[in-house]
Amino acid sequence: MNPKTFALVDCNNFYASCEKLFRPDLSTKPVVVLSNNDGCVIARSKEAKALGIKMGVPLFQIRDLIEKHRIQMFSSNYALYADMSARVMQTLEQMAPAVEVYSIDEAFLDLTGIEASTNLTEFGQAVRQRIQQWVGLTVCVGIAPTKTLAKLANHAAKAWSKTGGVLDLSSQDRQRKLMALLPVNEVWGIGGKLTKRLEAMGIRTALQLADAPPKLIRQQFSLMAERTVQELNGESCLALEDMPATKKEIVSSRAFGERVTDKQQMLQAVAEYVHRACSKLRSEGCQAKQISVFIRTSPFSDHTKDPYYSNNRTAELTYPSDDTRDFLHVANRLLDQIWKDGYRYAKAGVMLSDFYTQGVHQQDLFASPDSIKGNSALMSLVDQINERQPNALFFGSKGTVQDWGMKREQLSPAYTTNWEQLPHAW
DNA sequence: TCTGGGGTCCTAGGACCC
DNA sequence: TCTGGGGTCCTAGGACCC
Repeated sequence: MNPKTFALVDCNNFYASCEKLFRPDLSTKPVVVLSNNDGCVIARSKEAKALGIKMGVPLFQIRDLIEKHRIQMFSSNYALYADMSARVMQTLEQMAPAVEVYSIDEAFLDLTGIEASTNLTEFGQAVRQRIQQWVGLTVCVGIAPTKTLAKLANHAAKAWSKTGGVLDLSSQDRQRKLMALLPVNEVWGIGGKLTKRLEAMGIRTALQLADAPPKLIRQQFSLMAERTVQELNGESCLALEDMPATKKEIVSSRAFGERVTDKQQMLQAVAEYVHRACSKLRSEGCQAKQISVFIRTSPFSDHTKDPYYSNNRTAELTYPSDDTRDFLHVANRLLDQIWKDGYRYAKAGVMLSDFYTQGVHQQDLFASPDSIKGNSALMSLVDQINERQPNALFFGSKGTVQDWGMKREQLSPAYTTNWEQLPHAW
């Protein structure tokens, strides 16, 4: 097979950098971004990392550190991050023949063939400079013959500043030198559980994993683990996926700002999640046939005082739909089935699945005309209005006073997308 | 007191069929 | 007494990702 060339471009400290971009006064200060509900840390600036703040740590555990070092906190502001992400991706699309947007802050590029006419490191530097100049964010670039190695190269480009933020890992010699230095859990696809089991077999570094027999890894672990070994050896198993995959499920869920003990409030919350999930469904141009609802108390509290309960239930519609009202009705019934009085609920959510492309589903002979044409005109009007002014229109069941809603006490203004913070704009 | 949200893929095991 | 074997589909759960 012909050798491939991939690059992984990843923004440095993405959420924290987005916040800093609009607060030049904080450019050298420690900044953290908090999860929904201001619950835990999900992004840290370089300075915050240096202070020892770990990814995912609950906010209440680091209050002292925050105070002592005057760390600036922000509630997560996804409208801002999504907008900045789109600017980065647009820039990449102008520079590379094929781009796979892998997550909000990283993308794979297929650079196969360009090395004939272009120095790969220089290309990486050009990407870095242009994004810095056009968007104001710093990225690192890792280049290698497989996606898994490109991930490792990117990791190294971030970790070692002498790389200048770009590492070309085309040569096998350099691949092996780097892998010898990296613990196996740094490898893409090797998480906590696998790391433990690999270590028990004496495999501690990425290089030791690369040198393990693929068949043994397949037999002891899984197909995915075997592919990882092959990718570490320069054999490309994972292709660039430049067409966005069609979703297979849509989840809407939130931890509550305050515990919910009242069924009426829970009904409102679930209605809100149904509403959000169905909006997403329509924006994907899909219909769904299955819905499930889940509720749970906190898994972290002392269960002798605050007993644990978690449950979920799934139901199927007769026909696929994208109409919020169809799902609301079923969701209420599902909640009835799993609700138990006397618990302090911490979180709930809704999942839609079993998707059909609009118009493709085979209707049965006895379907009423109503169920076929649905009420798409009404639903798309609701979406259009809500796009201009979020939450302008909603269904009565979700209530108007939301005690359970999110805490977002440190929210930054919507610098680039002004709707949410301008209540009278519309 | 206080611990995110949204996804994907793989696998084992059961149901079902011939 | 002794109760097949293999294929497919579906689902729940595990593991991983950012």
